[in-house]
Amino acid sequence: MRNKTPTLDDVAKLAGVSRITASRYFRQPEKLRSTTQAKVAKAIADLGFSPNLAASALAGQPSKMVLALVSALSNPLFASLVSAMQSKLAEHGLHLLIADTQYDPDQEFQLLLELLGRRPDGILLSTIFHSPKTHKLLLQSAIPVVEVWDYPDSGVAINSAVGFSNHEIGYIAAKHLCLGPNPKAVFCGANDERDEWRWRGFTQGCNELGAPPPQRYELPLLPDIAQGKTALKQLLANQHDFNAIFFTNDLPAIGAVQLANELGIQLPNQLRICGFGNTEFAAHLQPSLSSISVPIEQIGKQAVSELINMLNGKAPQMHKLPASLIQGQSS
Amino acid sequence: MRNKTPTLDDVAKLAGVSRITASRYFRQPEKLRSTTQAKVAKAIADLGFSPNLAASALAGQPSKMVLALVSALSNPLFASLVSAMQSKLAEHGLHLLIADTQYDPDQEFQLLLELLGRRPDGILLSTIFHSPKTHKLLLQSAIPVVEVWDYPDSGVAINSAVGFSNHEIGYIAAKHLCLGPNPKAVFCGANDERDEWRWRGFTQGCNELGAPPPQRYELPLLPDIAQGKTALKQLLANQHDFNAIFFTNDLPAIGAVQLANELGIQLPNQLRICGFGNTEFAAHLQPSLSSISVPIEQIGKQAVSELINMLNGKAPQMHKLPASLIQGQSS
DNA sequence: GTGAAAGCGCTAACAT
DNA sequence: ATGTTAGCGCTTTCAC
Repeated sequence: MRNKTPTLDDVAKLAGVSRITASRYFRQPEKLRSTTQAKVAKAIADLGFSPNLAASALAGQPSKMVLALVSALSNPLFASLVSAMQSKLAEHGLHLLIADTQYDPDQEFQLLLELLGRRPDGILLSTIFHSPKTHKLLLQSAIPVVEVWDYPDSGVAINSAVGFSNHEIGYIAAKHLCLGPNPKAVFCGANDERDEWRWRGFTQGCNELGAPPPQRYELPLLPDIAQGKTALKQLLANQHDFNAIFFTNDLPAIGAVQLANELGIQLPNQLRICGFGNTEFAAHLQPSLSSISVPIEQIGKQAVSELINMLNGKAPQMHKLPASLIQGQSS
Repeated sequence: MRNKTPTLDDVAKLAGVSRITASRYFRQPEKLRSTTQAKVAKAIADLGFSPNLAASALAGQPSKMVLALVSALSNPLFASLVSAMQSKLAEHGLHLLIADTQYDPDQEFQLLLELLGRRPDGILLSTIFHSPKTHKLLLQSAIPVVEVWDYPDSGVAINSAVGFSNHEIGYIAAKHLCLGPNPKAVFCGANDERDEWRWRGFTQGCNELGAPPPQRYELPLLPDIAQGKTALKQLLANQHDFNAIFFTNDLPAIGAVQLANELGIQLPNQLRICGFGNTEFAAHLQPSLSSISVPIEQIGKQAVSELINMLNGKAPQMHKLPASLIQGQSS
């Protein structure tokens, strides 16, 4: 028969000290005589004791848990983000509670409602687009929130935000694609708020270079490679006049490059293509894909730093991190 | 000034009932008169109350948390796995606590030690290779463990395992690559236990087809595209005689396909290449990459099902899920 | 440097 | 159908 999980009392008894002394071993070991420390340490090891963090939390300690809500865990870009956040959190002894909102604001709200019951010390939200209910819930919970990934071009954040500007991304793409002579650009993106900002940046960039207003082609919400082929095919079929395409995701951009290859369209001479995300793959395409790159790791780590600052009582700060063009052969 | 987080007592007071009645609203609402239910519901809404799960756990309820330890969160394959597990867990009201072991058994042990303090109801371990310390710790913790991803070809599991057989993967690859006339195969894999099993399956497959014993070329632990180019380059430089290569990961396989293209090596006539993982990318290469595919989503979901079965008292079961060859043009 | 008492927010067991 | 009592495992005073 297996014994039940040992408690601090068991440790104390075995070590011949009081419970509170055993407790202090973890939080203020310097207060214990070294001989006492040794006794307690031995008891802990003998019992295989690990303190019940739920009880600590109840007794007033911070929960040492951070909640991360992510739009799509399976998206490799978000996976990198989560990975970066996790490792930084681990350095500070914080545990990561994670959930996938599947791009659904209602689900985000529901998950949040549930997970708030864990009393996390802080919250990392991997997108900046929330329902008003979520916004309100978060504010009244009074838990520090860092919105990660996008930087809110609207300027409005719950507490703090760390990320890249969608507007800037569109802008950079336009400035790059419209450099050649007689530029006629197409914007291929989804119909969501995020790509709306990129679209605005894109049109602004085209404008500033004196290029004609860009066309817009709508992509599904969840990007994949095949969409890029379809998009290019349709654009060609519709006899649109264009010589540059910005895809708001590398996957469809890759598809477009491949279709261009198949059709014998010369990149970048006849057509310039640029993607977003700087997938490992992009550099290995033939021709290699130009892509707007975003410092994912840095965003993740800095978001955690910002959160920790807030936990230490500092005032929330906004951090806009720079995106940059990785020049490939496709543009 | 903000009020502190409301408790069940606050709810009870506001609703004019006792604390336990308010508590039952969550767990056994059917026991409450509907008028009482309404009163409590209103109080909860008015206060924005969400029950403190740490307190519930302390009072004897299951923690409703599941711990997942993953080798590398940033690896897209694991990201898909985690995503699948998370959504299945969510269906059952279980929250996911996650950590990244970075392929390091010592770190795995340390993380486990810490995270056991959360008293998770179950544990999902995304690899089957652990240090003996970890093994012991897990056994004495008496928390149900499902090892996910690989199926232990050794037959030994902590409690239960859900995954594909590495041996089978090597075997399938060999059977496929050695089908042509006069096969001379190379195995490109890392120097770890996982690829050791694949190697054994691979040699067995070659054997059974009467092919000569395969050569082995060692790849770094963390795969990338460039490694495949290097590998093929070196194999060619060393004037080894071979006409088929199995890469234990799609990334280097992709690199090899690309180098073959550059060098004008005809795939699959002069050289047959097969990878592992069936990355989205594989199908879109030119020529498309053959790859051993593994049902990642299914593994994740079934692992969670198995865990839930164990939580319900069922005896642990082993589940070996089939891998399959996705035929491309590269072999 | 160590300990005793009280309490964190909840629930199980036993009333009524 | 609802309430009372006791206690989960820890930490916070406040003593010594």
